[in-house]
Amino acid sequence: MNTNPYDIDKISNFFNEYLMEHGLRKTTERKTILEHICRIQGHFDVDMLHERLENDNFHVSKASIYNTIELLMNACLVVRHQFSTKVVRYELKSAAMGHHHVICCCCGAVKEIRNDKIAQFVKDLKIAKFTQEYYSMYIYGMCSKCKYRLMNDRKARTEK
Amino acid sequence: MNTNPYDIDKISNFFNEYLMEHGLRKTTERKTILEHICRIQGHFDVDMLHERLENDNFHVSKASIYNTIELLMNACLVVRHQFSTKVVRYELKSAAMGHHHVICCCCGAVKEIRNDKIAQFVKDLKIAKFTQEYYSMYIYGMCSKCKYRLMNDRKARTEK
DNA sequence: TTTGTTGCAAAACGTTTGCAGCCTC
DNA sequence: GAGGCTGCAAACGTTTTGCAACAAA
Repeated sequence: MNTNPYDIDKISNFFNEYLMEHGLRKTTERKTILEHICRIQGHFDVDMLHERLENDNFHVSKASIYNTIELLMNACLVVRHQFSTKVVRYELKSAAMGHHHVICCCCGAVKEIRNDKIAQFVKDLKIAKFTQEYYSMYIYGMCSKCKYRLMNDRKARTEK
Repeated sequence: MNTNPYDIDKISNFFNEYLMEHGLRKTTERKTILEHICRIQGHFDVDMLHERLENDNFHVSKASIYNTIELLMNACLVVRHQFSTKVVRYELKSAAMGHHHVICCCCGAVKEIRNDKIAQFVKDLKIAKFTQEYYSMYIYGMCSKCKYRLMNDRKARTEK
């Protein structure tokens, strides 16, 4: 039974409930930002989200986008990935749960892999004094392109 | 057979080899920074490392610390953890391999847990066109303190 | 001697803040 | 109507950069 991780109605309903329960206000900005996030269907960053909203003729300040993303992270609806010093990406939690990230230390390339067995392991973990919501796993190493390039570099240096 | 993850000699030797193989120079700064990292035995950040070096009467600029850390990450000797927007911590890879991180979304508290079963499983994963070096796993959720606090907040609002 | 590395200070960048005005409740 | 939320611009803090001086190979 695979449910759609980008289901706008379901996610919006959850968010509305969260806002109500926490005594926070339901604003047009919050609603619209979340809807756009659902439509992106994948990783996004603040600039990209801002651009899309503007293109859709919806003006919001970046400050509000930052505020809303923070709120969504507290509500465990959005996950933040910091792939390197300068690369930050966000993602809907419901979408993030299905995959792990494989990152090349050399070129920074990121790819996604699925592994349901690990997901199950983690889900079943009992952690003292802690209620888990989700997890992120990042596997670092070297992609075959970089490995090949480095090998050639080394060879060139030795022959010099 | 548990080997010491902070073994200065072993780590320094590996680093020297790495420098040589990549045509980079062995400088006093690089050597000293790595030695201090080994002595810290745990998470560290740039400020903390800089402070320790100064206290030890070894003057290095922060720029050089950043450079060296970047180099050590490329050499897969050091791992970077970004626990939240403003909290960055580094750690020796050899030390990081033994544990996972559990992070409270609410207060940002970080604790470490071990799980050898998951570690072994990930290590044995075969990923196409990729050579894995290490992985990081972050489990997010809510610690019991925050859960309790939120519960009381909610109750207070309802009773108001 | 060559050229990679360092220190310093200035710049860059993403993110946060303060405050007046607006809009939800 | 009260006060939470927004937009704007200025402030912030970490990381990066450019360049002259230095030192490893």
